[in-house]
Amino acid sequence: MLYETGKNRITVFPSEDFDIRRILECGQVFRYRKTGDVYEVFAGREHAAARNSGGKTEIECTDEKYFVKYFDLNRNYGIIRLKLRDKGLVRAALDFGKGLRILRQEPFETLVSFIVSQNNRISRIKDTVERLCSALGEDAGGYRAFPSPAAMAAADEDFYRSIGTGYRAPYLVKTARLVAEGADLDSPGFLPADEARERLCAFPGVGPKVADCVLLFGYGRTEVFPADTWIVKACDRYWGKETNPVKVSRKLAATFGELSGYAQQYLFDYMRNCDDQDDKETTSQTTEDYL
DNA sequence: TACCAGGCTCCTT
DNA sequence: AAGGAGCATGGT
Repeated sequence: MLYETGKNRITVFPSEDFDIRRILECGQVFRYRKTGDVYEVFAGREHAAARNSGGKTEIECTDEKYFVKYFDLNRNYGIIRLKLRDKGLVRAALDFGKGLRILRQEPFETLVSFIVSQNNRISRIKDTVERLCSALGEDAGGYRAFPSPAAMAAADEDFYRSIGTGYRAPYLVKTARLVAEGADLDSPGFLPADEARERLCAFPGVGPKVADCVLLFGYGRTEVFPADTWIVKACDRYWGKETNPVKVSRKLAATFGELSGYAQQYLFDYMRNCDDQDDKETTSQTTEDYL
């Protein structure tokens, strides 16, 4: 058993497979902040503050059931890492990413965040999403909830430009309006992956990569393998040259099957932090620094 | 200064 | 079907 719950509290026992820093900083989520030794994360209208002490992690939160699901606590990542190793995922990536988990985020929030993410940097995505929330999110008691589709639909292109979304502004307006008008955000949770991806790609600003991120982080569809520039680099290094991200995604999804999403996240996190082509020194240094 | 970032849209072949 | 220019913005 990895954890126990109390009122507005989750205690995660010492584990190689829960590291709040890896979980939040691996690029899957943009609404978090670190103040001192406390990591805060905002999800929808919910909020959690996690502190690591003596190996275990204490999480104070608005709703412990919500965050048990959010942090994917009922899954055994030790077994997942073993299976991924058997399937040929780079050992160094599995070791580096130890403690990482795939979050289960709100679909609409994930959709919007990853539209912002296209051709963008994680630090900038964070800042932009934060401005979006403080401008349009309701007060949830000392912090802002993620804006509703209605609130986002009521804002115009100029607003989205003013918070720094640049050329993505019209995508956000149109997508928010489609959702506010009742576009289906349920079916991606259960349709076959190809159909689900197609549905999501119908939203302006959503292509195959953003759709796959929404499927993975918003719906828990771990059979998809989002392929961005880092994953294309990783593919080139470990599986052979292929510059088309859609082909990379298909190829790696075929290799890793139901575990694709996990494989992808370990790889992404590893590539982003330990690239530099001769990665040995960088890897051990970063890992030590973090321990 | 160029190049790049969790890419997509639109226009040519 | 496949390939490439252009795109806002800011960091290195």
